[in-house]
Amino acid sequence: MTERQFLIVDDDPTFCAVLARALKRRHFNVMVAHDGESAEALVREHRFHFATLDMRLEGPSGLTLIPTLKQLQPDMQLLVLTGYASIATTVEAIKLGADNYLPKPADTQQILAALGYSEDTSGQQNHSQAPIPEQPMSVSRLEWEHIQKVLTEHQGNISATARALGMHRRTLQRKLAKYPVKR
Amino acid sequence: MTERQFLIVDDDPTFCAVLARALKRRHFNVMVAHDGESAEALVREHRFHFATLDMRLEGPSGLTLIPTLKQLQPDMQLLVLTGYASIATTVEAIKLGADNYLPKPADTQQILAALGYSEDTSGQQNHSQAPIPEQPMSVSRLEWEHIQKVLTEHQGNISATARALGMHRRTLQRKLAKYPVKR
DNA sequence: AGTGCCTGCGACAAACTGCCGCACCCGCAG
DNA sequence: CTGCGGGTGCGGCAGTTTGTCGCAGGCACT
Repeated sequence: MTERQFLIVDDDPTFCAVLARALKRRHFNVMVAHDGESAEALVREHRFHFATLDMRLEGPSGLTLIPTLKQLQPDMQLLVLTGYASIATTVEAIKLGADNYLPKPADTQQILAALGYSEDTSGQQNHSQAPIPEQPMSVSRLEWEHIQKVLTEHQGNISATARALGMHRRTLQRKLAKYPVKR
Repeated sequence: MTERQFLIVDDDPTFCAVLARALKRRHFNVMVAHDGESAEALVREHRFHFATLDMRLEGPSGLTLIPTLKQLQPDMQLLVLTGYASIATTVEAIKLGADNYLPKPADTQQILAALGYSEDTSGQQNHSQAPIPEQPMSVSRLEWEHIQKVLTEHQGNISATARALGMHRRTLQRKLAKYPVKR
């Protein structure tokens, strides 16, 4: 039952912090790596049961790390996480040994579920009392998260963000005006 | 060099006809199955080197056919093809043994390439190469992925999915009905 | 002054949503 | 067999939200 060593490999400090906190609250032992090298180093030194890997690390695509990590610890559940998801990379990732793949605006629930860590998700029985609610994350919430992320990625440039999102600038404006900030 | 036995499993006669013709012109030996049962029967009787499988067959999801086919002929290259592509189903398909996965509006070139059959002239070194990241993923695409994920999580139950998503059932229906077409 | 890019915002038709209703198909307890 | 609960399509309608245009103004740079 001590199987709670969790590794987060992501170059976005905010994301890491948020996820790490959420996991710790769930009694996981979390370690973080911001790039491929340190990730590999950590995996060589410690044992992990779960890991999330972002595909967009500075150096080589996170994709190349998959075989390495998986080889070092075959029984570790490896989840590839990315904001730049695509069918093609999904196929690649799974073939390379990833256990699952999620497009990025994903909450802790989904991440754990994708890692096969059931505490009340999809699985079945297990009731006792789920301290963690659990619901798929509404479409609008997801949209909001995503927009915020892309927005900051473009330093708050609305036009650029709208373009990147394939959404009309006016629409983005309206959306942003709607829910000011927060939430 | 006689490795040109090709199986097409798809319930859309038009699609089958078009693809079959294109393949025959390239000197492939093509056979077609419109449903899971006949597909399985064919695979039991003949040897195939390539196969495309549509995920939306009448009976059980084409997904369930993957292990069966792959087991009967492990060295056959199996390509899953669908108009309702999503990350979630991609992960499923690959894990079940498919060799590749393509969203449906795909031409013969792409199909052959995905099956690892290279013939053309153009630059190549296609496989085993990082697929290349890309753009942020549009909001609508993200929404689509999310919906698909939740939908599969609920075994395709539309009402349940709509409930889980906090979205009106009618709206979900309409979205599902429309997306595959355009995008 | 001239460009190019960004930002708000008004206006209006087109598209989408929430909501209601109806028809119809199971599976299961009565 | 009948009723009930739950699921699936789909038509329709009023109310919202988009997609588009257009315009004015702000900056930075040449």
